[in-house]
Amino acid sequence: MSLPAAIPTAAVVTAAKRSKPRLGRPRSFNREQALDAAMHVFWRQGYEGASLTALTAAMGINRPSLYAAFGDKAGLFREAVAHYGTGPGRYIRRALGQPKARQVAEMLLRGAVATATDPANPNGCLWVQGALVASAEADPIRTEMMALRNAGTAQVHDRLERARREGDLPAATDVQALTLFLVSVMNGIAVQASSGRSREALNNVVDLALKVWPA
Amino acid sequence: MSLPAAIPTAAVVTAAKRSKPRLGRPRSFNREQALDAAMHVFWRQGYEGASLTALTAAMGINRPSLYAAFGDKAGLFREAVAHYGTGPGRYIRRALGQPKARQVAEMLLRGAVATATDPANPNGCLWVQGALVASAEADPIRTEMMALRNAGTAQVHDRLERARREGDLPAATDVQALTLFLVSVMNGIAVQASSGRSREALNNVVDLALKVWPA
DNA sequence: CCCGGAAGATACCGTTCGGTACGGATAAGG
DNA sequence: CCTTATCCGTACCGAACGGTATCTTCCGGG
Repeated sequence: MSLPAAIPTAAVVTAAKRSKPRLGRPRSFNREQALDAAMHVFWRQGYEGASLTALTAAMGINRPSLYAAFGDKAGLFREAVAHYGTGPGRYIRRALGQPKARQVAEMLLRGAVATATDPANPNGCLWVQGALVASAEADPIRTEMMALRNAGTAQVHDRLERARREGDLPAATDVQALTLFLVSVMNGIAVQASSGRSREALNNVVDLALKVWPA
Repeated sequence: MSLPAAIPTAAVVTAAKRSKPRLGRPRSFNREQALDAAMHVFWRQGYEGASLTALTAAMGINRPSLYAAFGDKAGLFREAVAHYGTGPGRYIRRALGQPKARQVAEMLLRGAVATATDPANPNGCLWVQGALVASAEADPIRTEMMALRNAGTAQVHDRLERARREGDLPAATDVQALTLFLVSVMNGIAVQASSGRSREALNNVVDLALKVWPA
């Protein structure tokens, strides 16, 4: 199936982003695949706990290749966090797109459980445990992650506020409080998953949390 | 969410050493005070993020003094965690001693908020953010903290199960699920406090969480 | 009053950290 | 073919890591 020239494919766009025409020796590893491996290391060990040695070993590349492709450790982490958003954290965007607030909440909570307990991934949530605390020198990264979490919370808030305006939630709903409750339970689930709790046990937590839901 | 008695090692050893007749030059710093300072550093930066340089600077002592008094970094951390249990985390033991399950829950949640947002302390909870993830070499510490959290959860479970047997909670109550819900909300509150949420906002979360309470 | 013994201070240990210089390898363009 | 531009691999950098040897300082008991 071919596309009109006016709508460039992803490959074309990526090629365009490479400012220079393709010259020299081509990269011998898959960038996306290496990024995915790095994401898993950050997920399991956190930003500071993930050493360059552990990262390059998991990615199957050498240090200079890593630096050429991702800038530095912080850049790699940022890309890994973004990659998480389009991968394991994808459920959030899908949840926010649900038609009813109750469905939004349920998908957020079930998705948090499913992602944080997926046996194919490290336990927990990268956005929570990637840099919850940090040494003084890594504090900028910690601050970025804080802002990221808070931006996500703001999106949930906007979605629920819209639901309230639409009559999908009672007009008297304290959207601020409901949002923070929802996100807090998601975060708590992430911590508990990181502590080894089973998917079934955490889904029972979701059942209880949803009993709070208005209307 | 556990109690200091869970890891008695370092404190007991040091206490035993203290029982001998005091000879030689007396210690010129207050051990408890230094431990408290160390706790704050671990609280803010995590186990791995807290360097010996940062620790000794905050404690106002030199490295050899630290090693003489606390063994090594891991030992200092364990003592700091225990110290947290008798200090900022004291509310947990008091909560478990309340006569009614509902009061237990409320004190656990309010205490979590109060401690995690105390302006005199770092934001969040040491038991959550002290070692939620770790590098391979610090993994034993992470595992200890995991066990500590799970032991605390077990204590809450026992308390609620007792309440159920006493008729304080409905006989049909799923204590396992209720416990995990309670602890998850506490953990979520800790994460949100670490992200800068205000005490007021988090107390609204507690209000919502308590609506789940049976009977 | 001196001497045993523990604490404090300095200066250092080997290792690992994040990050890079450099030279050989490998493709496309001419 | 040769040039050119990029990538890979090795080997290394200074700094910071956790931890310690050593010497000086100071107190209590004889």
